[in-house]
Amino acid sequence: MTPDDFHLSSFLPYRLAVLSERVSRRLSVEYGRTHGLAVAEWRVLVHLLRCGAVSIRDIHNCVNLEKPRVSRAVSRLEAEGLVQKAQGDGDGRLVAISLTDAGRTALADIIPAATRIERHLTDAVSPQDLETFFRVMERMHAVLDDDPEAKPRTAMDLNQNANPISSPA
Amino acid sequence: MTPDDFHLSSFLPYRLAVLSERVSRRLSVEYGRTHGLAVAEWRVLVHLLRCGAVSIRDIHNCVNLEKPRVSRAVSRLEAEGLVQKAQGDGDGRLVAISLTDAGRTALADIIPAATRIERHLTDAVSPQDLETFFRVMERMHAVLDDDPEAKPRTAMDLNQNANPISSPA
DNA sequence: CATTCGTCGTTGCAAAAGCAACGAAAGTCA
DNA sequence: TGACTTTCGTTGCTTTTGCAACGACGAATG
Repeated sequence: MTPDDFHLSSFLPYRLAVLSERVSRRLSVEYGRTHGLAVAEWRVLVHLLRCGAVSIRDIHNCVNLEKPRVSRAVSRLEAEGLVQKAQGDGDGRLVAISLTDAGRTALADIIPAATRIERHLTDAVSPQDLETFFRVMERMHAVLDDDPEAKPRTAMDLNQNANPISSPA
Repeated sequence: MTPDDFHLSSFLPYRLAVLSERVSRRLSVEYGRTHGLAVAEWRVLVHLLRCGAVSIRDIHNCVNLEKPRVSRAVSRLEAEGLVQKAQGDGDGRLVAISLTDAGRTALADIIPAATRIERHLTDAVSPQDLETFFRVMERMHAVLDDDPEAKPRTAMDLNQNANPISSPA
């Protein structure tokens, strides 16, 4: 084995990390400057917009954030009035978290900007290439799904790109 | 603007972050368990393998790590005997960091494993698709290069995918 | 030379991440 | 019902991160 010519800049995990971090950072400039949000808060807000009143556990299972991180993000959002907590109906442990009007307003402001940034990125490539791009990402996820050493994918990330073969008939 | 149907799981920055983090984590299982290394240490070691005796600043400019992070990573590596510091020849400020034999031995152990993981991922897609995948990544980088709000790319990441047109004649 | 400016590496410090463990509230099974 | 297990959300605590500022050294300018 001759690893002497191992180049970091052509190493797939490194490349992924660099691009991902650069994109995330560019995005966080947007919602950071305008609303003082961090990545965790942003993900929580977006998830709530789709799913209404949900528990911490549910958020954790959907947006790829550790449980304590979700808990603290929700606390911050609550302190800023973008989110409200309520006791779960049946289960006394569950907390029903939902957007406030202020939260919805903030999202209505941020989401267009976020979408615009995304479009800038995607408009630079052809639809076919973009489709290939996402397909490759999904294939890599599938490889990791079969790897016992890799962390499992969240339910939501799995369903998003569900394999048609494994769908119920 | 109707952002009501904004899906996090189909949002490009989120997807990138999730895949990148999953891959990085899988990789760090490898060099973490075997040699107790973190991402920063891993990047520093790999860079040293290619570039010999270099300064903190040079590492910082090449492997996408903040300067203090490089400094501390080097300290840790030095404490473990994988790296050695020497006074720079001409400039008294510069520190010449280089691999020790133990560092080279560690790399000789880790790099094959890392390459194997990378190959698992890339073998799952066709060479054409993989080529498209990297080309799309490069296009997105190019978009960010033109965005004044985005952090500039490191010199090394730029040269890696240098645009032939802008090469000196 | 002396002074000013820029650069190098390090350190301080406040914020965040990750992990384990906790109390509280179901669920389970006798 | 009572003991045991599991799950939920939170909190402690240690390590890490990121940013700014610092001292040390060199280069540039007068």
